Amino acid sequence: MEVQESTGRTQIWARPSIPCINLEEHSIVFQQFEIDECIDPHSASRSPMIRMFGLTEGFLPYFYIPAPNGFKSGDVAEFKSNLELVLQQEASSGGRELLNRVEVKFKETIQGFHGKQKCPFLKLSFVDTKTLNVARRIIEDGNFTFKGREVGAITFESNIKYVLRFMIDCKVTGANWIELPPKTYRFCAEFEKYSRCQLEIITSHPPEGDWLKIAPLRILSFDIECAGRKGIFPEAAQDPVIQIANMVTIQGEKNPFIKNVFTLNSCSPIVATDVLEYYNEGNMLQAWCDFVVEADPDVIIGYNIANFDLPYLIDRAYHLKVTRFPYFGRIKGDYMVMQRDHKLRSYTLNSVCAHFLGEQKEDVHHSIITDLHNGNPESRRRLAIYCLKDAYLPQRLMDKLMCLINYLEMARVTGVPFSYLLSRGQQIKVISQLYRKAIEQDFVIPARKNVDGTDEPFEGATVIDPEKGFYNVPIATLDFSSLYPSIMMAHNLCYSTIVDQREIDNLGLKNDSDYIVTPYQSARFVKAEVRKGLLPTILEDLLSARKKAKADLKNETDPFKRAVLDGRQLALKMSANSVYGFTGASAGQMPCLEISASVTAYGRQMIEQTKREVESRFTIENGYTHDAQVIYGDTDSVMVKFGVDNLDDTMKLGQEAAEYVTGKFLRPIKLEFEKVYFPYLLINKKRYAGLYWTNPQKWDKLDTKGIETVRRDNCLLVQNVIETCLRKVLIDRDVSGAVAYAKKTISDLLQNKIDMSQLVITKALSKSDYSAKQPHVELAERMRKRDPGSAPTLGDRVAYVIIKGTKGAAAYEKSEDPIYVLENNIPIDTSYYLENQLSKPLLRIFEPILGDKAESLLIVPTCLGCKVPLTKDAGSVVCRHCKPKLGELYQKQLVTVNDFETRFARLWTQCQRCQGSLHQDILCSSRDCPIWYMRKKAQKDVQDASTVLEKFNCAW
DNA sequence: ATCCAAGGAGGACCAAATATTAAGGGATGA
DNA sequence: AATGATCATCCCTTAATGTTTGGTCCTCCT
Repeated sequence: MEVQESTGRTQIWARPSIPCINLEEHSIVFQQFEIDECIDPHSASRSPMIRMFGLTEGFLPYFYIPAPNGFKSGDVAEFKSNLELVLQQEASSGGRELLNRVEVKFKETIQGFHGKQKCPFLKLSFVDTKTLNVARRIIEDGNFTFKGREVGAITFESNIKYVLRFMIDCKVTGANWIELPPKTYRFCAEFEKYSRCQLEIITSHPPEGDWLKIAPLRILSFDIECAGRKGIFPEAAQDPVIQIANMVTIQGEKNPFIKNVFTLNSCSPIVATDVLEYYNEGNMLQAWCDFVVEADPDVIIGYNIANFDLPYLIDRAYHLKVTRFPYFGRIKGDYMVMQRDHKLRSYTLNSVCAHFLGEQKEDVHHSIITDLHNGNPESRRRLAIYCLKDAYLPQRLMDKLMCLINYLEMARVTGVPFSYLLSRGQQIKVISQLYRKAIEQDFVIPARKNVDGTDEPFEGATVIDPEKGFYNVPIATLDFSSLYPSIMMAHNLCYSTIVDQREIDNLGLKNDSDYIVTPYQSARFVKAEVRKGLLPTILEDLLSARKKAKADLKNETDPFKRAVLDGRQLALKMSANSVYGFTGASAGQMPCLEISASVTAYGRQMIEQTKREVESRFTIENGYTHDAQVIYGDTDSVMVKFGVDNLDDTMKLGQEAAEYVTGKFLRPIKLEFEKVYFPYLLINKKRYAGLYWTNPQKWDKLDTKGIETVRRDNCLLVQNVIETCLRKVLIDRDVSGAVAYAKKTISDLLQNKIDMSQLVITKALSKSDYSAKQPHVELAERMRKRDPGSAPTLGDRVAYVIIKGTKGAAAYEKSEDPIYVLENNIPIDTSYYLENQLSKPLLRIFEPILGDKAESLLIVPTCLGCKVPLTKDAGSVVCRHCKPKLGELYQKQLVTVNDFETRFARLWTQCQRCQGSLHQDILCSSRDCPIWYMRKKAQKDVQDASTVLEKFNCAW
């Protein structure tokens, strides 16, 4: 759906598939779903166009500059012609007017509090965005003077995208509904499916009430297969596209209503699928393009399509000279492209991710694709089925994670176009909200000139030193809800409330009653009674919306709607938190250390104060049964050991403490009692596990933080062993069972009984230029040499196992591709897995429970004959195979013991000789004497060897 | 040309610096 | 009696090996 304006008429391009379209007699109501800017391809003037509403005269790009000193309204004309002249010189536009308008507006900068004084600003409107940028540069570089004086150097609101500018000014938010009243639009002749409408009579409905609904969006999911040459990544210039599988689904419906596959060459039929055979690649691409136009999807999704499939298709079409294909290029621009990007990956939590990766593994290896294609209709059918599956998976993934709806909610909440959520970062959302609030109060926002690399990081949050250990009493957890947002609200922190000493003196402001001083370098902010900040207002809106979403969630029973509401409240929470991040992003658009560093400074104070308050109030002296102790805390939470041994009382105390501490802070800062851990295993900062209780009857879950079970850079074996051990210890309270399980696993590992899938380690290949050698980096490099087509690329996770190598070889030399290892029967370095993967995590969790005895965990009985680890057969010292040699081994051991004894005796005598008496015990413990060490070692050798010998005696 | 939320923290590895031990070779003296 | 050859021993250097430390990288926590 698009609107375009040229010569005063606004043209709306609406989709015919939208319901309630009934030509000019009726309203058109539609959900605007994509909005961007481009050059109108159909007008000779190359005017800029917004695809949702296009504007040339009705809405022009503009920015503000402070009016020069002594500027009078009569100076406008002169100013305009002067600036126009400079622009003309710069642009050589052939005389076309570039500066459309200059107006005086009374505004106030958002940066700093200056006594609510509105000052004159010049609003400069340009004919296009390119000119705007030229003008911005000239003014910011100080190259424009008016009446002999340099103008500006600083510009306002010049760095916001045209599209967003338009949406903000017209109060259009992302994915809301737009209404065109009857008889205000007409259809465009050359493209019948599009219509025209005057801008002024468009109604934008805020996403409330009825307008919360979601249009029945069409989603096209597709995947292509290319016939690459052996070992070479397919290149569009040479390698043909051989199949394109497509599915079109209506959002919310279970099954696709179109399911087809375009194949090059014949292909056997597939159930419930249209198989469209082509014998010429160009024809196929053309037909596919026509199909996309016909299907007219709102959303196109696929695995990595934005980075591979789409560019490949366009490239390929260009090389095949498919003349009508460029049309697709235009279409493509009209849709948002959802890519399977990292954001989505972070949504896919460990289990979901593993689940889907598991399915993805069935992907045909690229080297086989060409063979299947060159086979017969049957083999091509097999390929088509894989291709269809690849098209289907993203669809299911999206349904499962409900990203579409979550994103929709996010677009509506923050007011940015839908596609920004995929292609842009967090900042744009805050900017959008900031501008929307600013415009209501005649604030203007300064544009940062050039990102000066002042990358000075500021101090972050405090992490209380943990009292490590295993707690067999309930531990209560108290959290500040939305800590950073509530600090900003409580202290009215905003760009518009910062005030410096000069201004304080000027305006006669009084400390504490008019302004406050924060713990960060004495930054000062005026209080809300003087002026309420924009950021606190934005945060209040977000958090009250979240409160509402959470309340609705409580009353909602339908699982689908519940998920939507949950997605919304999460989106709102995320948005609220990113406001703080926005002020702290030193390379961002509006960093403000006074705000961000004050926020963290307050946070640090608060966590310390909370600890003090709790520990000083909940004491025996004050009538409680125990002295409470804060055993850990990170950023916005404290873990309290009240000392009582039952859940009921702990929860009551937790509740009481939360209320008590909340009373010590400004509204809306609130400390909440959230949960109790019992038992609780605190391993280190940011590493703990515990059984999670919210009611005293039944525990909710096993919660683990930062431990190997939740980390993706460990192999599954480690994850599983740790997870199982934790379950046994924390849930079943069966320590010896956990120990036995760990021992059994180690034994299995050393006997090569562990499935290799359990040993695969994955690490992200995050950059191209590593200084330190690492297993996954080196392997990726080796794989690239072996087969560039399948080697991991930047951003991929590299999977590897550690194989046996020469003694002392570094881990990065022993990493290998798991598939390669399987195919070539390469032995795994099991001792690496024991020593480098399993041992440390195991020791970490058992150490607080078993103390020094934890060490023994890793010692596994081995056969005295062949060193094979023994299973739990109690008492035995040799494996089955060595049983016949038992006597021989015993003899050998006996000799060993004797040798050691002789050696020890010799050293012993030597020491006796040294002290001059052969009849007395040796007292000497001289650390300078080499004999002493040797004697000690010999003594230990004798003991060890004797112990082994003992075992034989037992086994007999 | 366009874009970018933060810091704190643990832990695995690698690599360099250092410390220790073992081995080798030359000087010395018997 | 003086010289030379041989050998054990010492000391030093070198190589190998073990340990600490600093930095990079990944991932997770809030």
